[in-house]
Amino acid sequence: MKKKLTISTQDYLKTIYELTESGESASTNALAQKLKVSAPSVTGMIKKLASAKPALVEYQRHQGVTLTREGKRAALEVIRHHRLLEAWLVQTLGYSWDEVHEEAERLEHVISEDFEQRIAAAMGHPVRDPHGELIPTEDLKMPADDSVPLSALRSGQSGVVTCIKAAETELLRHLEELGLVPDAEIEVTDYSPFDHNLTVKVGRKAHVLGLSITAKIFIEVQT
Amino acid sequence: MKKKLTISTQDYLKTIYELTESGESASTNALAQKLKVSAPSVTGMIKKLASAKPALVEYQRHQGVTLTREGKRAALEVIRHHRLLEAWLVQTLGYSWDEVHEEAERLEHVISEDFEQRIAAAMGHPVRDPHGELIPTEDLKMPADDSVPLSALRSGQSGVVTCIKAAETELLRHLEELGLVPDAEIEVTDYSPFDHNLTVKVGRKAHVLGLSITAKIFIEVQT
DNA sequence: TATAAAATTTAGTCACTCCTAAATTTTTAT
DNA sequence: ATAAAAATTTAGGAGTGACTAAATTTTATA
Repeated sequence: MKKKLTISTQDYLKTIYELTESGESASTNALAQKLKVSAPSVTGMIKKLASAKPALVEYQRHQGVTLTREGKRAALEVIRHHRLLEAWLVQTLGYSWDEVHEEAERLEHVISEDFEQRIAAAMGHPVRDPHGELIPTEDLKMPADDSVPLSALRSGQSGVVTCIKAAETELLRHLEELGLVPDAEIEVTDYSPFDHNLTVKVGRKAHVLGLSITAKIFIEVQT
Repeated sequence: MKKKLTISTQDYLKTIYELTESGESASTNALAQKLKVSAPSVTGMIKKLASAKPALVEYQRHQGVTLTREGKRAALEVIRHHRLLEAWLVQTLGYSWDEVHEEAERLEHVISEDFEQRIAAAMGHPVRDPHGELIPTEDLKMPADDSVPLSALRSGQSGVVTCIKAAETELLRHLEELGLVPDAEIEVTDYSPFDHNLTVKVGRKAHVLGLSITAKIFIEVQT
């Protein structure tokens, strides 16, 4: 039943999962863009995934795909590998959070379950990776999370940064300089309804942040 | 000039290097056996390697192949990755020397130069891997080695184990129990010319070892 | 040296994954 | 409602790397 999935297949499943989770539909085009592959290639692969022995995706022409239970498990496995690797590379080899992505992207497909368990144990079974992304559990369930995007907060609300959903090195470095990293305590002191800018206090300093940034920072709101 | 070689190509080059180094000729059949691939597949791949932009091997029908300078560099790069990884997995994740091979076999093809340098530095640039195999230097030269197989020693000779050239889990565990691991001091106390058995003193105990074992244990002879 | 055995190569396929160009379907805007 | 735009799929291929069966070349043996 458990088949060895190719690297390509793993990448497709992971991307479908990520698109779906973030609310977008896993359309041919969206997948093509994320995977840096042509749209026809996506159609072809999707058909293969849909007609695999245990189907990995559900598919209807001209509509997006969704993962089957099997597909979701496989996706979570890859995501668990990726996030554990990011955490581990940062902790043991001194990578910075903006450098680990690429390396983890390649390693995630080739590590054994044994390796996975060893690094998880070595780190004390972490719940989040360096970006604050939740790490799927060993039995491949994604932990619940009640964080909301910073962009949803308004004046007076405060909380703790849980996660930065961004991959661009430049942005990550910028946020690090501002102190906007996981576990940072923040407070929104002002909201501009016209441009959706938020004034956010981090430590002693306040910063005015645009929607393109605040939408990527997730907060556990203080109750 | 520097092209990204496929995993398969890397495996071929590494295997050709290893066969050549150990004195055997890198024949189609030998490669097929080592790589667990059919002989025709080897012929096909060899042709591709020989006609690559910078040729990686030299080839003449019905004779073995040899690596070009380019091919050798690529092979040493993979071998460096492999051996550094083995050392690192043992040191940081508690793998035992009979468990690391497979994992390193998969990782060696996907780690970056950055990763390679980080683990090399983290371990203080080790010269040998857990089996005692020499690790190619950063500029891809294989260090010189004057070890000889234990099977070449005779009564009265003694030295230090440098390397165990074996991959089978069972054998490695057995040798570990006997104390026959890198850096162990040994002394040959008897030689049987008929079956080539050697009596070898390791610590307080003496063991009688057959040629199939003594040929795989390498010794730096005491002068 | 003939000839059987072993090694190697040719021939013909296949699975995977990607591509471009062209056709088709769906959506959007007039 | 319909035409233009956007999204998606079909068609036809290509590169990599592996396989089997059959042919050929080399090597070893009688």
